[in-house]
Amino acid sequence: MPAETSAPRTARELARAELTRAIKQSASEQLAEVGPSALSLRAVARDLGMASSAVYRYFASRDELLTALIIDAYNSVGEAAEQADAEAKADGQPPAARWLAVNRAVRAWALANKHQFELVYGTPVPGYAAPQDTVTAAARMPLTLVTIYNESDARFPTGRPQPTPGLINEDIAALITTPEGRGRLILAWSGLIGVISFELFGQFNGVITDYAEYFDYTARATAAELGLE
Amino acid sequence: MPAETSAPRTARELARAELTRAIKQSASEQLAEVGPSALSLRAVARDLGMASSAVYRYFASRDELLTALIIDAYNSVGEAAEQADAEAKADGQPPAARWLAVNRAVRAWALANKHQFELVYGTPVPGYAAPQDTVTAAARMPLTLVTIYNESDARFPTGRPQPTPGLINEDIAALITTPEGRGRLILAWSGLIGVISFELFGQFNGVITDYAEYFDYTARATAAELGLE
DNA sequence: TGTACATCAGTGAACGCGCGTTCACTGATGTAC
DNA sequence: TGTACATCAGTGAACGCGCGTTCACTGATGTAC
Repeated sequence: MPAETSAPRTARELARAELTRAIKQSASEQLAEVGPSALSLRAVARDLGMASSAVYRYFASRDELLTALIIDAYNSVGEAAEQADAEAKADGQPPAARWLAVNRAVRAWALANKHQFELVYGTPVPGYAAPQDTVTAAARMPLTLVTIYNESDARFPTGRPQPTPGLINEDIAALITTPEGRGRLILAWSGLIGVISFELFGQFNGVITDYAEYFDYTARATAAELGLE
Repeated sequence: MPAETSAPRTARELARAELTRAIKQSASEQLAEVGPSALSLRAVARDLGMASSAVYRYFASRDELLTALIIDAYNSVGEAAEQADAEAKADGQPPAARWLAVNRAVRAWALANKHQFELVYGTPVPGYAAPQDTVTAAARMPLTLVTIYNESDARFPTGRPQPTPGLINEDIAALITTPEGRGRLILAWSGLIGVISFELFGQFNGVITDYAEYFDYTARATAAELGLE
């Protein structure tokens, strides 16, 4: 009897892995159609042609299924960001261009996965409390932004407001090379999601005429504030 | 038979106005407790001790009731912003201080009215489409920000990215005195809501140690970018 | 001022729907000797 | 290699719940003569 089950060997383990995958897949499609709050276990079971009670062999509750989807969504946007940066970097592009590329990738992901975006960045699903498991996945996208900043030799404009020391969790602050960049990067992160939310949730209706171009402007403006070149 | 019913005269009209108010009041309390998606007509009726069907004499559907609450919420945050600015202005404070005061007022309103904030700035309620009636109310808060900018003699730092002409709806662009301020003010607006969302929806968990102070930093940083003094 | 009719508010039952979760069960798969 | 027992997947019925909305109805309020 070896330690952990890393790869399934028996037919039963194979079937379990496959069905777990299929349930998540179906739930993900449901999510894309009806949004997080309307996602139902019964609909997923129906879609897979199984009894609703059978789903409970794989996920202990609706919340557990939601958690799995949340982690997937965070990883999905994180991967999109990482990949966009890797390509821009391989192209030899300077930090400001990498910044724009990653920002665009996040927006493109949000537009293509509206309900996944809602799931992670919108109003929390009522009655649901995100467990600690999600934080690693959630960090991937913002860490990509941090990396670009760290790999630049951004000179932060002087005479601008700066956060007082200790305002930011010290483990996180330690990841960012300059003190000036710390407050700004976090602000850029929430600002990025803020702009996308406004576009997606309709606040920009009748205000912005060309969303894509306005978004590029905001990304460039933020890069300039960070001193990226 | 005079034109429009401005003030109720008959007992019936009085009762109708009073009950309409009571329904909205109760719905608003429900909202504060359970959030937008769980708000139910039946619960409101129960709270008021009337048959659920009776509510339909006052609001044609759940959506119509939601719309009324959305307008209330926008007006509520708009009023908070306007009042904060009026006080700061009466105090003779400079634009940067007025900016901070209004930003703080919006955050305080959001913290005190979490579910109202969700209702208007969070994920749109599934199946609900906001009618045009809401836009006037929605504009009040951002217009306060515009006013502060216009009443300042902000000198926008040169050499920074600027939005191309035509990116912003021309009626709205016309409200803002300088071309440079247009893109920035809209960015500041979505950024303000973005920061508050991150705090309220838990994205800042384990990242920021002192939300109030970090928020002040972001408001000051934004004011500096706008060139407010 | 009094009567006849029209308007409106509110009732209570019902329709039709979907949900998450539990439970006793059957039958297939896996394991130890 | 074969048998006996344990484990697990999946079923189908049920519990208990709440929702939005409709409808025929009663009784009160308002209006015109």
